[in-house]
Amino acid sequence: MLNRRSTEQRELIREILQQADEHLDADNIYEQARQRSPNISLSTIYRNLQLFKELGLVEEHQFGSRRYYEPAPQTEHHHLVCLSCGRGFEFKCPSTEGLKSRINKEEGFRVIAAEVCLAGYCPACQERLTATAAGNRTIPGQKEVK
Amino acid sequence: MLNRRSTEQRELIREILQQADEHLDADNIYEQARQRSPNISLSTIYRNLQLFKELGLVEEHQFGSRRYYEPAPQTEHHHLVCLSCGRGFEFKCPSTEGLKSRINKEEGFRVIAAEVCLAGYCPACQERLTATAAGNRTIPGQKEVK
DNA sequence: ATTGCTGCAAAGCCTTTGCAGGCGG
DNA sequence: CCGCCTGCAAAGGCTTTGCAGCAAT
Repeated sequence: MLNRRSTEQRELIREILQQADEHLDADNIYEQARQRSPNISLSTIYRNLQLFKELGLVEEHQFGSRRYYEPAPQTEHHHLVCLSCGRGFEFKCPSTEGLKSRINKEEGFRVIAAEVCLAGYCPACQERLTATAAGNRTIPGQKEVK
Repeated sequence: MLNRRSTEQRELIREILQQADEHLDADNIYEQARQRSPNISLSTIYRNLQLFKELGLVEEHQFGSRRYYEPAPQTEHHHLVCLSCGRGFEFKCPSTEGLKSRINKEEGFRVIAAEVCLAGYCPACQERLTATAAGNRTIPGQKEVK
């Protein structure tokens, strides 16, 4: 049957996710993991993310065309994505519960999960963009956001 | 420079999008288009969707791992996705404006776009699932949703 | 006659899968 | 020892791109 094992790689991935202060995609995790375990493979990352997801330890979110992972949160929260630097932020949205029950009543739709995703510009990028009003540049070392 | 031309294929794609009563992905559009223009190619679909998007005529939404397209709506609305049959529905969410300005104030984040996506079960699927409590089946002819 | 558009095929991403060997329990 | 896990490489979806010919203006 399914007896999960504790391996170096598995614990490493879990640790990276726990300590992350931003949302990570599979490749971010891979890069961090190789620094401590150079032979780890990307498929191991994917397989363990998949496993953690099934166990409910990790949540997967898709913004645009990228998938991000984060440890399953204690409190419900939602996401802000910066259109310039691509970083993800979190915020709480107390009105979501009300929304769910309203949809339930008005549409007959039984709502299981609510995802509120806002896109805009984070404080740092607003500053940077207004300072250098030339626009259209990307932060070095950051994946470009189309 | 960029002088857009009107071609049979381009008009066809636009027409399909206008008349759709559900959200379509690139392949849905392709299938519908081939019925009227059998030689049309999938890359033409993608290139025109890309173009329409840039012109603001069409909106692209990503639910899970799939991308859906719809004509740019007059009124802001949000999306319900059925976890069983995969169909997308729309609803209005008047509280979104309030949410935007709250985030603006509290987080200093300048919000450009708000996407609220709810997942659950549509009325038809609720009925079908409770009737045949065996669960875990897919509607024939529907793409399977993992 | 330009030059944007199309179809085809090939390449690109990201993610998943098959396989043989290795390691945890 | 058993069998779950790993690394590697290959395969899979979906989307994008290069190219030569075609067609709209």
